[in-house]
Amino acid sequence: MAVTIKDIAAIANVSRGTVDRALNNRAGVNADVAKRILKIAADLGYRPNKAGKALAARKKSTVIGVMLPSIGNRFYDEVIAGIYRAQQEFADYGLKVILRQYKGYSTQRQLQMIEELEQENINALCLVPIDHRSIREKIGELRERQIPVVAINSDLPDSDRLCFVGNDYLKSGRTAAGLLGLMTGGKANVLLVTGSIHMLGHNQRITGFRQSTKEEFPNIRVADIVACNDDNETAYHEVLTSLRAHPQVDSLFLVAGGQQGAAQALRELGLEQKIRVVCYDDTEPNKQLLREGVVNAVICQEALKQGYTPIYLLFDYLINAVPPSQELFYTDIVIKIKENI
Amino acid sequence: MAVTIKDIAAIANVSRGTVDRALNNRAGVNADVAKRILKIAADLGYRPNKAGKALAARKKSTVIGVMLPSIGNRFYDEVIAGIYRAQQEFADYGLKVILRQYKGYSTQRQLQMIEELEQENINALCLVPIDHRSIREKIGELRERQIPVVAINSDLPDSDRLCFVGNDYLKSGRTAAGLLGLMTGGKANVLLVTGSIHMLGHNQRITGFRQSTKEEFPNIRVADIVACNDDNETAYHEVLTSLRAHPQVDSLFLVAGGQQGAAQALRELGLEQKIRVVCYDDTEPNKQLLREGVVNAVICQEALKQGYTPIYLLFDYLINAVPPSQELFYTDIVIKIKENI
DNA sequence: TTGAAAGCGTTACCAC
DNA sequence: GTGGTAACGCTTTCAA
Repeated sequence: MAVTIKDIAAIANVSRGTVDRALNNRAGVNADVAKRILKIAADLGYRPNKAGKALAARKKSTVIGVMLPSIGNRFYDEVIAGIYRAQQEFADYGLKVILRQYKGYSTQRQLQMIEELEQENINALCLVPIDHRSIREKIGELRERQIPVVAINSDLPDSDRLCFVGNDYLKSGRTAAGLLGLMTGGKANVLLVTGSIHMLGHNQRITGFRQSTKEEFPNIRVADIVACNDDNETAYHEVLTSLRAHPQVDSLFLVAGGQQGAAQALRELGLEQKIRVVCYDDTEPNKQLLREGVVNAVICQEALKQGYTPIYLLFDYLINAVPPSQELFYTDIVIKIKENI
Repeated sequence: MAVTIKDIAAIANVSRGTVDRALNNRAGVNADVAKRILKIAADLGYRPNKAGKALAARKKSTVIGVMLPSIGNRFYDEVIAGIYRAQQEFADYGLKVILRQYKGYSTQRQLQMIEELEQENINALCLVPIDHRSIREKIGELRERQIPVVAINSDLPDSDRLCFVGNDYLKSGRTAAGLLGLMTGGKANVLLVTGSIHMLGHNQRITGFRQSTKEEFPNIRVADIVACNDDNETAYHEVLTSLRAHPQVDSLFLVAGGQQGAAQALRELGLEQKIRVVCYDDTEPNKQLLREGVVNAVICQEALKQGYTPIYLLFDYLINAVPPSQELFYTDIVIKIKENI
């Protein structure tokens, strides 16, 4: 039978309340007594019981605020599904989740929304942080007020965030190179379509791609790089123009959004299913392109987990006082082709 | 605030004990009273509180028996890790797991081991069922005695098992074809190395492979099929002999075990990294072959989940009285290449 | 600084 | 057939 507070209290000859106070570093316990209790607990290998904690915690509810740049971005469909699943799973333990969705990458907007959530008395925050000093400072401020912050999808390493859940962009870039290598026998002329040269994640993918081609596939050449700002219209025009200018291109590497636009350009040039295409994220439209054979492989990043895991971690942190086991939770790099969608 | 048994008791003007009995269909409640209570609960949208249930269930512990043919099969390393994780996670809620490992596929042995677990008073059973009438009957018998059974990795569809957790062999076979198609431009001569023609899963993978090549890659031809009984020694000899007899072979499809032996044969013929190789399961040895470039792609089946999910489902079934949401829990078909191990 | 007791939601046991 | 009560492990409040 597992060790309980009651057991410890009996051995230490104190009340359960005192043991509880000591174990949770609450004020009002004689230092010597506390030390004695802690020692007994350690010796006996005491592990607090989650059900008991949950039941007691239920009296006051715990609120996690989540904000996502999900409007107009289908990638977050699955993230939200993961958040929703965690919410359901932990509702019985007194957990509440407030989800706020927005569009775009304005720092001002993000700051303002964080403050709105603070008004709602959140006990923790999940967000996709913008890489800006003011956001970093805000996270530090929240941390001081005992409001832990988890970064999703895009990390802010030198901030006070509790941890990060998302993918390793470098590795996902390398994987794209590996796939193109396999598909072309290691010899290819690639048109690289990025989202924005201001997005860290996009750049890291390109870096990973270049690392891998340099080391493993020296005959994979980048013929041209264009940016589309995750916009289909722009992607369409850029790809059309570039492919006309570079007829030797036989492969497309789509680093971020705009897949539909790129596909449209391919179709217009009669090159669909002739040019190899690798892109990211298993959104519904991308799956469709995969089925049609326009895209050959999609690299995904376990979006559902990116929603579920932060809530799970914060729950454990807030209710069970269990800190995250790691600082970085990298999701798997998942490869989807037509047959394993 | 959520509805509790207490609330229902107050409204129905009965005690909490009676409500509990009625809600859990226990004996000793007047039919009319029970009906009234059930109606109130439904109207109020009563959802039992998991933490409360767990705490109460802790008095008597719940035992799940698990038996795996894992001796000498590295695939199960991860399955066991998943079981272990679930065990830890639910230990606080009164869950115990007894794991028994064995080797081989003897029906007699499996039956005997089930009975040994029954002696331990298990409340549920997880196993990789052999496709045999006596096992089917045994599962039916357990079900009648209120001991639910979950099939892992290999299903027994027409038995009384509660549900199945594992991969879709047909789909994983199709995925192998898709990968070879991508890697060879749709034109290949394949040597197919299966485990045993008596293993349903292996045959289904081959069927899936043939379906997909027929539909999508008519120029992928199977030059030869050999069986290796999941044995490296046999695989080595069979692959060596077959490759000598069929010099036109440019691709290897390893349906089951024996990957190390096949790799050895390739090395001996100086064909490693020349012949495309697709195989299954991300065991440590297979990852090594991937890193060395001998194997180009490994198709995996979320082994960790195959351990975690059954325990999770049985926990919910036994402690929270929540039946599995589906009859078939297919794990994802996961593709690993050198870059995304 | 410490102890005693109530309470979280559910279940089991005993008495009627 | 039903009610009352104690118990699961933990936290919190009130008294001392």
